[in-house]
Amino acid sequence: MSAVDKAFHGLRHMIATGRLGAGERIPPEAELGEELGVSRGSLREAVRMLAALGVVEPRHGSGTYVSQLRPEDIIGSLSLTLELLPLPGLLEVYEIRRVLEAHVAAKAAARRTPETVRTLFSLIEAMEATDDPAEASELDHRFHAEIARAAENPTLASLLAVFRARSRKYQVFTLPEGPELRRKSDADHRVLATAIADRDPGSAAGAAEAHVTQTERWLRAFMPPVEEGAQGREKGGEADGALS
Amino acid sequence: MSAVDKAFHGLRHMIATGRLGAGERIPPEAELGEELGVSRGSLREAVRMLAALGVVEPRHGSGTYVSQLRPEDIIGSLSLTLELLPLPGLLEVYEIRRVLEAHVAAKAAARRTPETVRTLFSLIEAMEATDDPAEASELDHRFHAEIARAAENPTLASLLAVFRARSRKYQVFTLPEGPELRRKSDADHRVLATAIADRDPGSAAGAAEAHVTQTERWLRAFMPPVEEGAQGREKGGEADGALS
DNA sequence: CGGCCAGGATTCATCTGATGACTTTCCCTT
DNA sequence: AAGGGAAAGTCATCAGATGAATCCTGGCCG
Repeated sequence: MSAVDKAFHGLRHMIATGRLGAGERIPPEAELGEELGVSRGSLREAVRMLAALGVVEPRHGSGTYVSQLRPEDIIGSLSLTLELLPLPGLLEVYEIRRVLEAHVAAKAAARRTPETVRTLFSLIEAMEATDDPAEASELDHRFHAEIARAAENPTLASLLAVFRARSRKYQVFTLPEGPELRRKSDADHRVLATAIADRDPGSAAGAAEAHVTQTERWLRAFMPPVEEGAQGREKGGEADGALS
Repeated sequence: MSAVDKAFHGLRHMIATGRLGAGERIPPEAELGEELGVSRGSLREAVRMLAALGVVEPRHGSGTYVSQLRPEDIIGSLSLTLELLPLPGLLEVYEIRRVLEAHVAAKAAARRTPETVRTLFSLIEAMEATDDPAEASELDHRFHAEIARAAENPTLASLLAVFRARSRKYQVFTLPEGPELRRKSDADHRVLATAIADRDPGSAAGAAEAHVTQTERWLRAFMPPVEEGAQGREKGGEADGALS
């Protein structure tokens, strides 16, 4: 086993067995490196791996701390790389989104509070009022995040947040057809929010699924089709510079 | 921005824009480090981060290569850390599994081939024949993976595979009640496989959801309850040495 | 007595240089 | 032409030194 692997698995094992608890500071590099039998450089590479995976967080001058190990910490690591997924994979993500958004919508409808309903409709009004595509995208994200929050499953909420972030990168609202798409999207949101306000899980699930399906259809229609046998590799046309 | 961040984002951008394609070898450390304006050490830390996330793969003596960027490459990175998730988070994962397993079961029922049905029943027979809990767990995994495969969504299949791997770490079949639980599990499998063989998506979804719910119930019943306000931190009892 | 501040100690961040291990390539020998 | 071995290329690892950010301690001042 390589030195970095030894440090990586050793450190992970210390966390898994509770020797290093959530939020705790791990020993200094020199000390831990000696204990694990690797140099500081190799240990640092292992720590960086765990940091990329959301397990630890180094703080300059202070120390390196184990994260809270909450679902969002672990799942959030996907957001760094999910945008590298080629288009065919993205369409598969949409199928997952469709199922899960329908589920959280139904659950939110069953568990909604008056505050949730108020928040949803105020976000809808803000969405309908703005002309800025970027702001509309941000409000759209918060609208769906609010529904996921109401479903009371943080793991599921963060998973959907990661998936949505991937979709947002394509910025369909900035297309020439953007305003038209946004009007349709706003209408979808009102149907969905109304179903939740009415405590109607079935309608909410249907509305959420239809909304995701609609978004997926736009993506298929307006995005460059993938050439056959091209190993799923994207060309350089990623609309990346505007927001990231 | 720190040197490692500069290298990490720079390298990721080179991949996102297609300057480095899937499967391609990236420039040598010395050359790439100079281009990105960081030392070899910092570049290596950034490369390790991307490796942990499934984006690149260093090969000793040969070079560092961009992965195929398939969904399983990206999602598979979760398997390294999902086992660190405390128990409360795991129960939230079960809710996601329940929804998604039901979906893939329904889809598999709609799209099944004779080969799929044959494979499922042969796995069931092997499961019923063995006495080894570890082998039973492995066959159980392959049974569900086959259903996910039949649903023709590799991203979803790998996501479910990661979730199942986390659950398997608890090894309920090795408990004193194991044999009894396995008989119930085997019966569930027959119901599910029969529904798929009958091309009955509704029954398949119901059977899959019931099966996951049953597993979750076992976990709640037999695993140590979490003490209130304990920040979800696990004690050292993880049954880790047997299989990993 | 309490708060503030300066300086030292601690810790991570980065760079440089050197050596070893592994893979690939290519040329020489048979 | 095939096989073997040397050489180049590349990642892996270690050691040492310096910089930067934070934390802590002790003394000073109000």
